[in-house]
Amino acid sequence: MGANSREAILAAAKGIAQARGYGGLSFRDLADEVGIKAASIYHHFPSKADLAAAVARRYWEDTAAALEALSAATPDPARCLRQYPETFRKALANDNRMCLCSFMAAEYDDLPDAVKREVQIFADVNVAWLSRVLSAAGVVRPEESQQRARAIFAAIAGAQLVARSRADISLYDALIDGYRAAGLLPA
Amino acid sequence: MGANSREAILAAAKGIAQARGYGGLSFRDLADEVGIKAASIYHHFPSKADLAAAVARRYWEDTAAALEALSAATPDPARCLRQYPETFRKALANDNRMCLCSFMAAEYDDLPDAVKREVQIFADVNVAWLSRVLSAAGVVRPEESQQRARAIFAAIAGAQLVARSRADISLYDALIDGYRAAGLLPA
DNA sequence: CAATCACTATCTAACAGTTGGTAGGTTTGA
DNA sequence: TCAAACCTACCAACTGTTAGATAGTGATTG
Repeated sequence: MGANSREAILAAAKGIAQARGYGGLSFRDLADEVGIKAASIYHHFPSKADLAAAVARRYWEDTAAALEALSAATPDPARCLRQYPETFRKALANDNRMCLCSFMAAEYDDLPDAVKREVQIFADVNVAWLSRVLSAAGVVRPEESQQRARAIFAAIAGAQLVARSRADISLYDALIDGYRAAGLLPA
Repeated sequence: MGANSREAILAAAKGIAQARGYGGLSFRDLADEVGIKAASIYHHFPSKADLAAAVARRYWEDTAAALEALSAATPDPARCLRQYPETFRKALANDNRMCLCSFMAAEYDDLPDAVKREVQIFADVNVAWLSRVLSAAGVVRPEESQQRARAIFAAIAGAQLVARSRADISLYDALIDGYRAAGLLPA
């Protein structure tokens, strides 16, 4: 159970943090879920801050890979944009969880610096991808694509947060539709 | 220090919860800030759940009053809409805090039911006000005002969250501008 | 081949500090 | 004098973290 344990810890920690945040991530609960003892986690990660930073880094790495895969598989940028909200929808579909980095954004004050950094990179990754695709789709002029990308990213994070607070994924869908109707997202 | 203590506890708890959330709200820290002992809080609130519910209720009551005051003082609904993002901006200006109910929306899983209810009412209050003002301003057709109101509320909550994660209030302003440029908010 | 060695992964047991909450005594002010 | 307001002192549960013991594995060596 060498590298497997490390991966299992990362995966379980991600799931817990998406539901309870950094503060709600306890070593005992995490260890229980993995099937080991809390002290064993320290063999793989030197501290909670390091573990959380590793989880957040893996989170944006996976997101970056998924977005690249999406634009690779879907040459039409307009269809890429249609698909984008699905990424955030999946978290809600998974037991009303939310984006790890949105949760940690709320916990900003209590976050170790190393974790803050990874959380911010997640936003950068999303905005960069959106900006590129928006530009390619001709939705906005190139000099406006960054502003629009940031607006879309923030709005979708907000939609997920509001839908979570009612445990209602159909509200998320309605909010995304609302963004399309208002012109924030291409119809 | 009769009703004053109760008010002081509510005010301090609001400030702490806007920075650290429900989970980060500790009776010792709260009591320190008020200038009493932790056990004394139980003379005013029977439990943490009751205290948090009272804080959240007071939060949406104050918000409802402030929004009513805004529409009363500003007959032009278009100017009301211009002013609306300012409510959320103030939290960021106050030591990078965020909306209490946005934070608690993230903490949904660990929230007592009584608190969940108040958090949802906060959203209802905002959406109802926005819907009314949007309709009056003629920004959207009356049958679309609810959808647009929800979209605006969620998007602004998201903008606040993202800006907080970078401790950058100018990012909030830029995001609101982005919403205007995209047509989500009236220019 | 057998014995030793080092290493990785895990464990038990405990630490000091924090948490929400309780019991019961003391102060304070009308 | 009486009750509201606040206190001290404690409780059990939980937190991240550490020390040190115990297996199992694979390579090195006599």
